[in-house]
Amino acid sequence: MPATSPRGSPTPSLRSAGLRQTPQREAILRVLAQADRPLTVEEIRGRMVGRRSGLPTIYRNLERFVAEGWAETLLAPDQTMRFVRCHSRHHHHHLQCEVCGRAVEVDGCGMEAMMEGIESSTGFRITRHQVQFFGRCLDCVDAKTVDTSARDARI
Amino acid sequence: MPATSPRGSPTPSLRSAGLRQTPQREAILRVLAQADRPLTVEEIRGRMVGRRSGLPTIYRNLERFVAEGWAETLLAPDQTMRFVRCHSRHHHHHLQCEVCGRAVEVDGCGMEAMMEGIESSTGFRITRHQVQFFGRCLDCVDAKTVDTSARDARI
DNA sequence: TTTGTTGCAAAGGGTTTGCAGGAGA
DNA sequence: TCTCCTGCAAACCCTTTGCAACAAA
Repeated sequence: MPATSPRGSPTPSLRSAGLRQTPQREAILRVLAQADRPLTVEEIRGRMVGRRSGLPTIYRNLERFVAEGWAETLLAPDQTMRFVRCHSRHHHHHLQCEVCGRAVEVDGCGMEAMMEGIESSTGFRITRHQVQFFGRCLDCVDAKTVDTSARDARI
Repeated sequence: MPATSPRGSPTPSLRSAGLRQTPQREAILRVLAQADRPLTVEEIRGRMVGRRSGLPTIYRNLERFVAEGWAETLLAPDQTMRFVRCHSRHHHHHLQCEVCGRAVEVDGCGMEAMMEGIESSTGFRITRHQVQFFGRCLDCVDAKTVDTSARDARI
């Protein structure tokens, strides 16, 4: 239910973004909202119920959604490009389980002091940074190996 | 001079890694060692003096070099895949100027406390993280715009 | 009716693979 | 000599583009 997300989170309002309200767009947003991990374009298509659209449509819309701040592009550890819906409009990072693939947002940053130190020691002025964490969630801490089949089989 | 790099940094010794010493490999390592910023595969090829090798050779060798810890793969802000030689064998991150493209390594991490906080609040056990900083170096702080031509023209 | 969107097919571009010839050790 | 490595060409795969038909407003 992207239209009724809690306040503070980006509300994908197609209308107010100057975009037409189409079944395809609503389906893509619904898939992203319901996913518990970053998805590839193919996965998004696979999860679209009813009206499954073409890849170009998904690519074109994801580009817009990212521009609106409704989603984010991530390079996953397996080198695939994935998309996540951002629940927080504010600065945050992503933490992904390397076993099951589930991801959570880490609110806030906590890197300000670190960046100040880097700025003073290098002379650079930092304008942007990218952080991704990988690990194991509570359900997967004891998993023997990285089970890619479990990761990829999730609906 | 990859073979005489200061102690503590990874010494690309082809022999001891069980790799044959070929002119192509030495040329690729030399290019990486002399570069002041992450390079694309094409750029690496363009900078190989004398014996310019085929792209497949460069890809195959970069893969080995990354496995040996001699280089690292980075997704640059322009979405291109780039390779940097790592001077520090220890944990570090990269800081890249978004104007001229020059990059420096940021030694040490400084994220331990932050990660502990994330672990206790999320239940995840963090095993890996990726950090990239972007900003402006001393020479480029006053640049009006991001000058991609300057960035791409560098030898 | 107007104009943004979609779907299809084709093009594009970066990366990988297969295989025969070549060169380290 | 024995493998490993390289180069070439082709295959691949993901992503983008062109264009005509379609549908939101």
